[in-house]
Amino acid sequence: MNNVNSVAPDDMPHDIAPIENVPLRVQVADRLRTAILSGRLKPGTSLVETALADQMNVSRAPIREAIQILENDGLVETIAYKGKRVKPLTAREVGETYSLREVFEVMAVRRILDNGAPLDQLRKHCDTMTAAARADDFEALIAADEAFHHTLITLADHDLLRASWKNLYLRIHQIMALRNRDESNLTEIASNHPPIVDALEAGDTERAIALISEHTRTLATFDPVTIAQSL
Amino acid sequence: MNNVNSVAPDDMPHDIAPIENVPLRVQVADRLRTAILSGRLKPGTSLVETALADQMNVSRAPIREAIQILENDGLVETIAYKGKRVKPLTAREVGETYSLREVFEVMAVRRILDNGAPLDQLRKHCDTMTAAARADDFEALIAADEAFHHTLITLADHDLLRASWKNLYLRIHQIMALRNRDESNLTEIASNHPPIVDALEAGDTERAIALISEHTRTLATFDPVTIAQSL
DNA sequence: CACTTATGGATTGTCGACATTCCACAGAAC
DNA sequence: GTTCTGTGGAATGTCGACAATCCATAAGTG
Repeated sequence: MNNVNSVAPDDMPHDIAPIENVPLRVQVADRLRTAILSGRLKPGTSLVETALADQMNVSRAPIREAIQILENDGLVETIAYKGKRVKPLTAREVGETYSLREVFEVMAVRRILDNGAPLDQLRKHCDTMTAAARADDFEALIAADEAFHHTLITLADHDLLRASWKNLYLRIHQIMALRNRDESNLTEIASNHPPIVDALEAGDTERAIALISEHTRTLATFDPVTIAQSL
Repeated sequence: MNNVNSVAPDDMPHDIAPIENVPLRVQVADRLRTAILSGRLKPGTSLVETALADQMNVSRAPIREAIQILENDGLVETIAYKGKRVKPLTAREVGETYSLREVFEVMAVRRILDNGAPLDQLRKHCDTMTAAARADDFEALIAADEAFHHTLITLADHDLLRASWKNLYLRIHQIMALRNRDESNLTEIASNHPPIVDALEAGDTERAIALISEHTRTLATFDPVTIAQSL
């Protein structure tokens, strides 16, 4: 617990709000997940059960189960009898995350074209993004972007795909939180989406796939140094 | 515990062997997983913590954690304050499992063609399958088939893909265990694989993808009634 | 000085007991 | 007969304590 890399009390609120009917493990998991995805808990940070239990005023049992939930999410790893820590992010893993995401979204596009899902929601998210880009509102743009892709996946009407994508997107959240945001060109990101919807509307399979593919790959461009530093 | 659908003592060995250095939760999880994947624990069976703890002579804590591991594997679902049960298998879920697997394997084929991985292991597994088909040895054929696909995924050199595929394959194990095996044509399954390796060797992307795609889809043919009965 | 061997502290692993919640069933009221 | 209410049992949820394990550090030995 004297480790510099251990949980910093200031970054972690000290009490669990008395919400009813929600298991403590879920509340703890949600809080820890938020901390990890926001970048407050950096990769490599060790999660000590007793320390977390003291901080949050709960016993170790819910803490253990919460950490296990995060392990399932792929955000935490356990080393037996040694400790649990926020999973380090390697450049390779970042690349793999985005390439898998690309495959997922291409699959979604294929299915949407097959089952003729309505596209108006996607259009709406495009408009929101454009507006956010014009207002230079990074947070709003990111939110709209996620809404767009979430809708895309949902329209594919494939529960397993959606679950897998959601899990993958957790890591993307984390990566984005650790990235340097200054390099992002808001207008460019926003302008990437409408053509995708256009291609979907036109039923142009090849073009839709090529566009979503390229878009995902563009997002994957990252600064490995940034990631490495976050260890 | 008077439920007809609860854990049957005869199907579940009563004691955990005293293996050293392996956490009880892992041993319990492995045993339960095996039971589920083999079909001994059928979908819908409720998993009562206290009953399992008594049967295996351990406390409830490792049982809870083991069940949570299986939940992460997607084999078990929890209903708060009500119980945990082996996740029911719907026809839709079976279909989704195979369609996602198809996407994974296509991705693997693409990557193998890109990075020029050696194909001799795949050839070897093909030979094993052919031999098994000739000997009418179902178990050996299934094992070789899994080895083939596992190798295919591993050659793609993508950790996240392999992890996702492995998780998905758990469900395929379960499905196969619940299926009626008589309908399978051993020779046909075995003969499907060599052409895939041929296409890979020839560097024919389109043909390789088409073949692996069709192969996966063939495997997806199942009898919904069989699945439904298993509830 | 190099190398092995204890030993103590920190952390996870496991346990049994108690608290909380839900569900099914019985009984009362209409 | 139907509906509401409450009560008991069964299951999960949470807790605090103890056991097992590992690692770092220090003591001992050649």
